[in-house]
This record gives sequence, structure tokens and C-alpha cells, in this order.
Amino acid sequence: MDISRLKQIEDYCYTLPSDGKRALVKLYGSQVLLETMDDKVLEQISNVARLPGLVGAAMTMPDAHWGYGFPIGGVAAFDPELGGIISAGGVGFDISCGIRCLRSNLDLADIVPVLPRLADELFRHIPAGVGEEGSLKLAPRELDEVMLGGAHWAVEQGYGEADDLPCIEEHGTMAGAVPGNVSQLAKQRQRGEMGTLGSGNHYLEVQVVEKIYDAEAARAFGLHQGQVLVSIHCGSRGLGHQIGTDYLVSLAKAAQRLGIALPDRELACAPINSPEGREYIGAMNAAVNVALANRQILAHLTRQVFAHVLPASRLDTLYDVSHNTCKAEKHQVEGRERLLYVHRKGATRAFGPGHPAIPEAYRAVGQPVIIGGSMGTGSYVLAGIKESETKAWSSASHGAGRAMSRNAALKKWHGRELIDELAGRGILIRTRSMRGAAEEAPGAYKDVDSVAEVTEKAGLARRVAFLRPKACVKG
DNA sequence: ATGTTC
Repeated sequence: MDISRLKQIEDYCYTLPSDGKRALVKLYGSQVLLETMDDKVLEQISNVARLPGLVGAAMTMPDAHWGYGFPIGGVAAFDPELGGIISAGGVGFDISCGIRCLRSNLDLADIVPVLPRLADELFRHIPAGVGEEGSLKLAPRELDEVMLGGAHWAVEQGYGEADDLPCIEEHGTMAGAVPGNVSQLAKQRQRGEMGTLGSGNHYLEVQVVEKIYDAEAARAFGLHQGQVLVSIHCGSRGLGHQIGTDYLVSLAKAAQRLGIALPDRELACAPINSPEGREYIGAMNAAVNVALANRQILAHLTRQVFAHVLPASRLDTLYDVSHNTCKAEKHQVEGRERLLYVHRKGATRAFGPGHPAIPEAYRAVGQPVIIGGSMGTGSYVLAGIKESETKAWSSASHGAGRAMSRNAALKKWHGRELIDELAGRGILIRTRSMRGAAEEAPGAYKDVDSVAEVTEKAGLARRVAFLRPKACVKG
């Protein structure tokens, strides 16, 4: 990106001032991250700033990259009372894609002797890959229950523990889901896909806490150096994708009917207070619950594998965060509390200390924020901070963020060589897809260390721990 | 992300 058009307003924040046709655009990042960022990010977030009812600035996080309509790493809040809109492209096709992080009672030395077997067993028992189905086959009525109950439904069915629920965003169940707004095709696609990882950048990773940045927050999160963690990155699979596809059409028609000028047809949207907008929100919330249930089932499968390979192990939920959502939240705007619909696409909610939505055990230090790194590099646990509320509606980065397209990565790397090289560095990858491995080459992503550092320096969240991968199941 | 090209 050519940053000469931008004006630096803070150490790690640049703006494209309004031209009268759109609201303010704010890009959080370092000079290096922004210079290497795709031009499309600026174009896309400028388009978002032209949508009706936007409050404050349209923003991008330090890990932003080109997405469908909205950039991935985009944050934008809309006020329904000002004609504010909801956009399927602002949520993302993988609705409620997110990360479940489990902390164990094991240290690195406990897993080293069994690591290859652990990786093999996880690969065998965690369904992963395109179209891969799990052992569950749900009848339509059962799927309706999943869409209403989320992780609660999964716990009731015997997947995982009730203790997991307080440490899941929305305590495991998203309110406002309307299964009737979800098409038969979306439901049909999901029937066999509960408890599956999916493909692309989704993964299940065994990690070790390598560095602690903030001792107090680490203590509150139950983290210590050398500790083994498991992170599960996945979303709402075929159902979420089909809802995105279905509502793109319906929202585009609504925009046309209501005369909303779309700077890009990929920004199809409708007012929050319109029949189409409301209908999408009901369907989206149903997909959020499917994702929460999916990660709950996968956590259960992970525990079963650990219990088999390492019988003395225990895995507790540290936190479960979504990074593809639009949520109705109360925020202070010019001294007045307003209900805003905050789109976070490839961005994590990051409430600061004291927020009532944070689990009690963590409330004093802030919401756990998880930045999932690329295959083989590393991930970060951060904590939400007060400052982020005024800067970015309490949002932070979600991952390393792609630096290169999948096609470009395919030309540059070979899956087999990459996996062998990682194995040489003590990181075991298990996947059915060599093509997928090449697309996910660590070199195709931004430097996750800079993303985490800049996220902290920009005042979006503060670093708590760095996690080094040891074994990874890829879709 | 995705029954990997509407």
C-alpha cells in the first residue's frame, strides 16, 4: 500500500480523511505492515466508510488483508436508528469462525516422548478437510436445536463439560438465532459436518507457552511457561457458507429496493431495521451457535484423544472467541450510550477489564484475545484493554493475516517439502492435502510477532503469552 | 472460508 496518501494520527494509526462522500477511515498498523499490505485493503475499507449509518471510523486491524467486500481485519459499527446496515460480506462467509483455546495440566516434557503418536491420533479422530464428515448425522429437528443452543446443546449431548460454558463468548449460546431463516440447503450441507474442522486456514494445534509477557494476566488465565495448550481454529462449515451465499442475494435485492448506493456489489447490505436485515441477523446468529457447538464437539474429541495417549491429562477451556461476527453492543458515542451493530470480520472482540461480558475469573485483567498464527510460526494470547474501547469499539487482530494469495503461495512452495522442513524443526504437521499445506505456507502470512507487537503498541490489546506450535492437524 | 469455479 502506498501510505503517502495517508496521514499518521498516532504512532500506530493512519487515516484517510473524509472526502465528504464517506466517513473517516482508520488503519491500525506499523509503517512496515501497512506498506506491505495490499492496496485493496484501503480501497475496500474506504468503500465501507460510504455505507449508511456508520458510526465513527471504518477501521482495519494490523493483520488486515483483501477479503470479499469488507477487508479481513475490518471493523465497522452501524447505528440502526441512523439507518445503519448489516452486510453479509462484513461478517464473512465463515460465520463465527473462531478459536477455542484449551489449557492443559501438562508441560512440554510430558508430551515430547509421545508427540508423533499424539499427532497421529489427533489426525485420526478429528475429521478435517474439504467436505469431510464427522460421526454425527443430525436430523433436521436436531440441527434446529444446535442453531438455538450452541455449545449448551453440545454439552447436553455429552460433548465436553458444563465448566466450559462460562469461558465461551456469549457463555456458549448466542441469543437471537432464528433457525427458520436458514435455508434447507444450508441445513442439508451441515447435517454431517458437526464436529469437523474444515479446510483452508483451519487447524487444531498442540502448543507450548514459550514466553510470558504479563505475569498477572497469565496467572488469571491459568497460564505458565512450558505449559501445553491446544487451540482449535474453525467455524460454521457448510451451513455458515451457505447462509452467506443465500443472503448475499437477498441483501443485494434489499439494497436495490431501498436505493442504497453500493460502492462495490460485494458490499450487499440492508438496513438493520429492515425485513431482510432482520432475517439475515436471525440466520447469522443461528450460524454462530453452530460454530460454538462445533468447537465444543471438537474440544471433546481432543480430550478423548489426550485421555487415551496421556491418561493423566486434563484440558480446560481458557476461552473461545469468534472473529467473524456482527454483534449488537452498547458503546459510548460522544458521551451517550448507543446500541451499535459492530461488524468484526477477521477481528476479535477485545473487552477491557471490568466488562460484564468477561468471565468472572478474568474480569480484572480483561477478555482473553487469541491471535492464531500461521502453520508452524506461533500464536499469541492477549488481554483486552480499556483503551481499545475508544480506539476500535474494543476490537483487536485475529491472526497473522495473509500476505500472499493462495495461488501465489502454490507457485512458490511445495506442501511435502514444507512439512518435512517443519518436522526438522520439531513441528509435526498432519494433513490430507499437500495443496492446502502449500497454500498455508508460513511465508504466505505476515509476521505474527509484528502483528501482536503492533496490536499492543496501537493500544488494541496487550500481549500475555507467546505459544510455540508442536503438532498441527490441518484441514 | 467453500460439496475449493456464480
